[in-house]
Amino acid sequence: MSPDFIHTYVSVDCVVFGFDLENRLNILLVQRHVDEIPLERRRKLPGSLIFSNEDVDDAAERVLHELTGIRKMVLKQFKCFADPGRANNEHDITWMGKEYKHHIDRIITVAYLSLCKIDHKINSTKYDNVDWFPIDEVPELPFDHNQIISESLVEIRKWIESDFSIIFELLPKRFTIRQLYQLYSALSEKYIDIKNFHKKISSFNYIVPLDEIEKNVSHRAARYYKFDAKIYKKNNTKLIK
Amino acid sequence: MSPDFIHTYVSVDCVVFGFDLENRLNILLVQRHVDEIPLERRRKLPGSLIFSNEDVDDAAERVLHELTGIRKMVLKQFKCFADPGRANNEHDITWMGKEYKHHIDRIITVAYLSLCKIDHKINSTKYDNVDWFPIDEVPELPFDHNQIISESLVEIRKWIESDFSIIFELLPKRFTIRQLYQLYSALSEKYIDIKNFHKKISSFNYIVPLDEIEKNVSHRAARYYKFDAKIYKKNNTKLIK
DNA sequence: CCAAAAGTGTTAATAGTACACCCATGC
DNA sequence: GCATGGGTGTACTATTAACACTTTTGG
Repeated sequence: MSPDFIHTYVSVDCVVFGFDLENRLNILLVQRHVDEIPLERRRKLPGSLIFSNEDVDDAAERVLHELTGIRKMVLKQFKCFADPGRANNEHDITWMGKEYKHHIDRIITVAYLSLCKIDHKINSTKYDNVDWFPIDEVPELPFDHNQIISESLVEIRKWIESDFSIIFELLPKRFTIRQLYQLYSALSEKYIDIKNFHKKISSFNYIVPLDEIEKNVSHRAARYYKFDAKIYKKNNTKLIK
Repeated sequence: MSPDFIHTYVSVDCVVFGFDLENRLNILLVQRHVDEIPLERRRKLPGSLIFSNEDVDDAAERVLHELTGIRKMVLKQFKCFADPGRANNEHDITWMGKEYKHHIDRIITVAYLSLCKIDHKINSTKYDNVDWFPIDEVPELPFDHNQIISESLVEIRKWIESDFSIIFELLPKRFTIRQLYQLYSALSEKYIDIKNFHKKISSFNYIVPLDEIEKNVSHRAARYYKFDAKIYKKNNTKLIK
């Protein structure tokens, strides 16, 4: 065998998005517990090497389950990161040695996007520390995780563009149209007037008005709505262009 | 090291699209030259293992160059294929043994899309046989190459949707609006009336009319146009919604 | 002349944009 | 009452869709 061909480990890393009450996109980071690594470099994206009999999609599902305790989260593979230098930082090599009991200095990773309602309980079977970070407060991360996050932002926007319905994975089950508007605005370049947005959204039959309204707000209370996936799938139209 | 984690080879495979004179999408396939493999299974997608110091994008560029002799073809990574069973066909293992002088029975591949004007001269430095196949005449291929091609079709449609200008990579430098219409129709679900298409396209300033017209056609001769990428980039508008 | 496709024009329907206006609530 | 946002209506504009009509060319 020519020694030139790579023979390497392959991992998956997951960028899980949430949307907080202050209208900010957040992502989930976990913490590595290795004394040798300075505190400020312990945060990382959740991920794992893949097993020898595992497909990458299955590995990503496994990582998401170990991370949150939730089964069947929506997920989307978006890019393979394979820069030869992405894993040759000294701290990262040290950490991989501890984590996987083996010296590793190159690793190829397949990055996944996932979405989570930010108020959902996180019940990790693997990590002691799992926390939400607003995207503009994400610290410096190991490997190329900052770059992965940066590219995932582009990707989630494309995803919403091509399938509007996944936006509801980020909202509570009942939501006001203003909440949907603010999330949409955070994820789309297109400006749309909120009144016209309201009119448009409430004209869709898969956005179902509930009998509940907001309470204790210092203005007219907004109605809550829910998303009906079945009706959406039947129509299967393009919604917002 | 836990023996459970995969330690494997990684390859890239390229699906190169062309558009023929009969308005069909074609792809480029190469031929493996190994006597043990039956003739009908010798065709495959162009691809290669990646080198130990190589990024996947660079590997894909290398493969494309070895395939066509062309530098700087447009390319787009679209998916990592990692089914544990994708490379365990007997013929495929035999071929990999010959090609890479090593026993390999699992391999992860990163698939790329690329586009090529079908009348461009193919000047391969690596393959003896490089041929265009209309997509509905692609034979049964090794590994999961048929599936890769099938998913690449979905991907090229999304690509055109998100960046209309790459459609011109598939057309000759000068083209008629009918040619563009037929290519667009082959790549888009949306039906559009050809007259309205004509009107719309010719209103774009980056579609530049030339002084040449068709010859020897049994109807009014159509004008030739060219695509001006500079003007396109300046506008940077969304063109066809 | 006929068939076939190029290319232009006209019109109606649809969708998007910009606001005006009234409603409900807490302070 | 006032500020804030909810919710509806209306008028204007831009885009799309449908299709009629004229032009050009080979046979």
